[in-house]
Amino acid sequence: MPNQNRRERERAARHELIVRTARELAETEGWDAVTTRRLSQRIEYSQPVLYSHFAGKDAIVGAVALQGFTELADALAAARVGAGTTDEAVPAVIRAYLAFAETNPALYDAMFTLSTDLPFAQDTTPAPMQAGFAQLHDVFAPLAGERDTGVFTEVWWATMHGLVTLARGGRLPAGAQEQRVAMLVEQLTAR
Amino acid sequence: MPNQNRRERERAARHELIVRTARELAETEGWDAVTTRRLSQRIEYSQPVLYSHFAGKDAIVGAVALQGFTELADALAAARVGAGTTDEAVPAVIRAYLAFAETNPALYDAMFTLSTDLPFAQDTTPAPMQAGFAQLHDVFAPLAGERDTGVFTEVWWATMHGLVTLARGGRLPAGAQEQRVAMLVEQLTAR
DNA sequence: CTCCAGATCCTAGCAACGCTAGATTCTCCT
DNA sequence: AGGAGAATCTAGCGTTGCTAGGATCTGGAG
Repeated sequence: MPNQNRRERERAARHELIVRTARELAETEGWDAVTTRRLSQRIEYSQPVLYSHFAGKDAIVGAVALQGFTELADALAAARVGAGTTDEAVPAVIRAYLAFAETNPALYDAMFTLSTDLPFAQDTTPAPMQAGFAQLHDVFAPLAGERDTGVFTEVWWATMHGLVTLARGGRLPAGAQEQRVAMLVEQLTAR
Repeated sequence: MPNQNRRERERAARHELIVRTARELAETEGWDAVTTRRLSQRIEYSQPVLYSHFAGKDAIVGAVALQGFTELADALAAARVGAGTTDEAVPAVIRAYLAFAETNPALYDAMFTLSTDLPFAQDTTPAPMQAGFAQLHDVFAPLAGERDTGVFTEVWWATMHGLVTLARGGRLPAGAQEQRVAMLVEQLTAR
């Protein structure tokens, strides 16, 4: 029964099509526009097909988020190796993180605001999510001094995350983000 | 026509009732449970009454958020004057901020996650919102050194906000929040 | 006291949402 | 060629935010 293989391939392709379409729709029109009806219409299948691939809309958002974690980890890793010295790695990674959030706002929302049931910081945490934090940890840890490197990383991660979420929605004055990033870098590297 | 006064008083009372009920419902069962039907049922009026007071559900959330900003500003001010020395004011205000977010999670969500159309950081920004930031600014500014006090405050505000939002939803390991707060305080006051 | 205008409030309904049961069509092996 | 099982769709349920239209109440004028 070699057809079984083709079936599985087609299924996987459609699975990926759903995730990709949901992401595109979210990035262009916002997550509010990502309804099961519009999504099913875009992939040219009926609604129930979505539910044969995912438990529900939340699961679709989660799949998009997981994709985001992979890309974020890759982006941070690339920034790290792209930096010449170790000193340059810190600002490079910080800027890469903030650039990622700014370039993919809907994706970032899926990762940190929308999807509520992703297992963070546990043994069952998916590899991509652990990888992203690991990148930050490796870069920030040398600056921790005598302090716990994990907690240290978490605090500065929180700063970056806070800057991202506050800047979005105009919670912070527009235009001054570069100043804030510069201060964040300086605050973190000084000492 | 003295009845007009009574009318206006009753209207204001009902306005306040709506906001209070929405907040209670959100705090006990989450914002998902705050539907216009349940809300109207709780205040013992029909749905359209809500729309004679507010433009829509978003406006109700916004009203709750505004209440939150007032209370947050008060809480920060109280922590500030409650602290003995100026040095003690910084950790006191930080802890007050985080305690506020932890005690009123739904309220905090309304302020910083849900309500999207509140005018932050503008001339039209409501007084309570400016007051909250002003409290932080006054406490953090002395630590800024040569740096811009506004940007300095924004960065550390972002750290607090990031810790709040990441801790919520289990993005950060549970139980270690106190460690992170301690490190935040130390990082901010050292130097 | 009566009557009518205007304010006040509710019933009923619309379109869109996430999701699912049941019928229908297609696929493939015997 | 036929039938089992997979694949897919149509149609619909209950719920959402919101609103049009009619009913009810209020209060001053005749």
